[in-house]
Amino acid sequence: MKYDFNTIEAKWKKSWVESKLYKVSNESPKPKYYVLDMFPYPSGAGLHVGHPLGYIASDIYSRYKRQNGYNVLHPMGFDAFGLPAEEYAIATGVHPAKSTSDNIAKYKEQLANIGFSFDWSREVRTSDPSYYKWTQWIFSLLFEHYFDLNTNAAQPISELLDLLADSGTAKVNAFTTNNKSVSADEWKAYSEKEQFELLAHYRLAYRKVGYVNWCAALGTVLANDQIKDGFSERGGHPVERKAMTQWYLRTTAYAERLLEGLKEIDWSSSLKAIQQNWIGKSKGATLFFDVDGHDEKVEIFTTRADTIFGATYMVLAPEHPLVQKIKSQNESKSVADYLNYVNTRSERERMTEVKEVTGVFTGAYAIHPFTQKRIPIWIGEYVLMDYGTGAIMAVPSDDDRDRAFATKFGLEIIEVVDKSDYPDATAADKLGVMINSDFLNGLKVKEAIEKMGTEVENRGLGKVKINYKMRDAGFSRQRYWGEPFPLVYKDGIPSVLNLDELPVELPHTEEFKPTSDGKSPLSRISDWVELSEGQQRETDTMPAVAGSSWYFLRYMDPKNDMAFASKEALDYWQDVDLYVGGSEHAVAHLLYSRFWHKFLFDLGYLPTKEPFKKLINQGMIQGVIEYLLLTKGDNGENVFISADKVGEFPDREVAKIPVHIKYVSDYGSDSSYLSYEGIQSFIGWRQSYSKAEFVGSGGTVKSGSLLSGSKEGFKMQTVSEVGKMSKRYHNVVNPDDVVAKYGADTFRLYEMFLGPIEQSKPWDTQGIEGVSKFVRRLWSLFFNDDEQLELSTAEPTKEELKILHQTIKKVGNDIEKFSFNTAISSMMICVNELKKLKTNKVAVLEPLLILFSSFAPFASEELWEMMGKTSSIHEATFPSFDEKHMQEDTIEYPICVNGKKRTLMTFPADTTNQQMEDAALANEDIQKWTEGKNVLKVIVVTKRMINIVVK
RNA sequence: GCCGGUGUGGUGGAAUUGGUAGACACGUUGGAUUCAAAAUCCAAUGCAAGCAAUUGCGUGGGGGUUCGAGUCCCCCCACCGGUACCA
Repeated sequence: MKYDFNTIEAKWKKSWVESKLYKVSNESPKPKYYVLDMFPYPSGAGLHVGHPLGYIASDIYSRYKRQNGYNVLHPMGFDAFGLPAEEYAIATGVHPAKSTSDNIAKYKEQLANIGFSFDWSREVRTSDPSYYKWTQWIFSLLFEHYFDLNTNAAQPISELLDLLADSGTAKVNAFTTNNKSVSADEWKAYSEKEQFELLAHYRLAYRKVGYVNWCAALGTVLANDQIKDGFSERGGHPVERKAMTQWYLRTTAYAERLLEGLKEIDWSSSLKAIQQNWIGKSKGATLFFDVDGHDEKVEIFTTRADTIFGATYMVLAPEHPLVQKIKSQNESKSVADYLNYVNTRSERERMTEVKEVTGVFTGAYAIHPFTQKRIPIWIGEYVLMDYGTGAIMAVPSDDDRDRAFATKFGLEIIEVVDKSDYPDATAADKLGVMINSDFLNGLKVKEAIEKMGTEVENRGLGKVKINYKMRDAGFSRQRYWGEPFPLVYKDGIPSVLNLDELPVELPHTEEFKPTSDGKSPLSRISDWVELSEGQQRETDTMPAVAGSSWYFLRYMDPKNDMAFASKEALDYWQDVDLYVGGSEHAVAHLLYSRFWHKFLFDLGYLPTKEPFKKLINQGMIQGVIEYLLLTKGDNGENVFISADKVGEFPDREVAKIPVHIKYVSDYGSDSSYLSYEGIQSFIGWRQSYSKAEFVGSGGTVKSGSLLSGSKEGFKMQTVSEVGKMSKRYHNVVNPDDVVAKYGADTFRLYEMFLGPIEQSKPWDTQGIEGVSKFVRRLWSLFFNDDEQLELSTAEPTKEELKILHQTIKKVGNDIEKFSFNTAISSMMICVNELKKLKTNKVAVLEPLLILFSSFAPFASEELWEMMGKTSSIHEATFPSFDEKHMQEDTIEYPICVNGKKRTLMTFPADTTNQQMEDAALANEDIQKWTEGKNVLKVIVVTKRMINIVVK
């Protein structure tokens, strides 16, 4: 029988659905294993060949784990809220709910074609009210909790209220932005609004005025990672800083635990490094400087308190609240001018013109806490309001930026660290000996930092403090297609709704455009916003990270209406054992998920501290972008030049025009070109070039017809470049097309055979024939020359057992290591070997087929059935290997002289080292090299090699 | 700048963790089969010299450790990713 993948795949796709083969139970005596893929955002473009890479890897692993006796949870769902669906709605009028569900249907079909073992009965969609009910509920919990530093965990706000009523802030030890102390009496005397405002400094979900990245074109606030070089990642629109009242999550409260947790999880070092950098922990001190003639103090943060004797001036961030209070009359105008200037500068300008120093003197002076000298207070753009305290002591001698600033404005520089022993050291190296520094003189920098820390605390000038770069996560978006907030306002004070009032459903509307005043489209639906008794709803929605921060928990118990997941389900599945996804989520998604997880852990809902035990970043499959080269003729007309002919037009300016890859012959190879027919398709696609001239090799085409040469010989060479696979470059390869041509099994094997899973690589189909050949060769082992199934029940030979057991061992080990390309190569070796031996024995082919089944679920299932099996191969047990079959009778040794291989000798496996040494020395080929020299040493490494050292 | 990673034939990539560099596959060349093609099968294929046996060179570059280095150490280069007036 011929290998007819179309029929086989259609048959089993249907059969597996009917038999519910991949349905997973929460009750099983087997050990659990949870394999998770990062769920996709269902975009209109559908899947391209890059998406399934990680899914195939995790699917192979899931199947392998099942065959090894685990109860494997391997679910899939959709991250269905987000900007693109809304942008699409604005452009076309198609409601996001519709386009999203259409896209999901398309994705599911594409995924089914590839033969994944997802349990679709557990599918989740973040835009589904039964799902976001719980997203809203978790948000309400965040609102109702604060971070207690005594327990180092989240605690209910009610406990904080008790403390405040009992003794004010005195006994509160919380992670907070509140820095004023309040007595119990004061607290009780507070109005409702005042109380609310104080509590906002404690809550894990709170509202504050913050500087946000406002994108006017998109009409929404963007997170830092949605911005590239000052422009929005989507659409490339300008982004500016704007003060807005927004919801925030107090992720900074968990900074230390997020950092600590990294130690116990198995993630790549680069991913951990990215998160570490993002959290950005640094140890230093906060210090107070009195302002001369004012009742104010300036608080600064520094990691180099040791250099304080070199502090010759101070700098405040332009937004710093003290600026208005301390500026002198004389400088009032120049300060105002400077602040105006700063406000007009966009985020982008601030980023690109980093090297330019700007600033202005406030006219005020601070008192140096050690020398009591008066030092000037300046304002400078280079000091950021939201890092540290928004103010610095400037030490021009040991900080490059301070030095540049001091030089430009002629401020004093005092050297305080003698670095003459370390000429190449930078300030960051913290090397050298203290000078001009009173009681620190003679100390090494690191000692001085320690000493200064204690000194500052003893004198009551400040505190040793840990600081983090990480900021609280902005959690408001002024968009329609997201989760509404589960709260109502009364007199401007929000309160969260109870669980029985959830979900707050997203109301239907056909008006998606953001309003010009920065409010969400929801604000237009007044009968939804305005509630009885003067209450209003929040009209912002949550960002896309909300739904994806906990979806992996919902899969454990997706239909539960009483809880986000039952305690039993959570206790059984615990956490994700293996998470596979792209590194583009290295910060946002993975950090917020860890934050939510830790929070829910604190509340006792979860049994584990970390959500994802092991994580693998699959590489990106890049596309090849094909360009035609365009230049202008003498009269300004369009002339395309074949890439190999560019040399003939040395003086012309050449532009690259991307060509849809479906018109390109030999796509992806160096010799890719457009044929005569390709040109016809191209000008049909790009009408504006229909009159253009195409100077190809073997002929010229103008206005679509041949001027010279022949249709057959005509070639326009294209320029190929590796880049993103994207609609924009017209180079998206749809997996459906590959599956249709080669079958899903070959597609799966090929993506895995391409190279290590973590590596990025351009898509090319050059090697796919080899993999396709492998599948057919394996298939042919089961059939005789007349294409009839013919299997033997004879005992396998020693040789057959050897290759089989070697392969079982290698494939098992490689899957454990996620080295799928080498697992496939060892199966290829096995099939080639068995083909040579003309093996058709059941005892060999049956275990081989099980190895193969994780990679190629369709063909293996079909052959399995043909072998007379009644249950699925995907429920079979992974074979075990026995070393005894793998032992060699004889071993081939390379014989080296001074480390260079000179010959090969074969010895029986039981030959002693001495016997081998003697034989090697007696070998003719070796004697040529040892003749006339002294043999100093002979090294025999059993089963490896023999090295003879001569001189 | 800082942090992380990568660098091996014409190409994708292997290398038991210090022990035969280039497995497996693509491509190329030659051959078989065929009226012919596709498919299939066989052989060769790191580079250089040589008819050949063989010899020399060879894992980004330079140095080192070792009987032996793609693998370990030091210095440098290139590329990719992250991040940045972070005090």
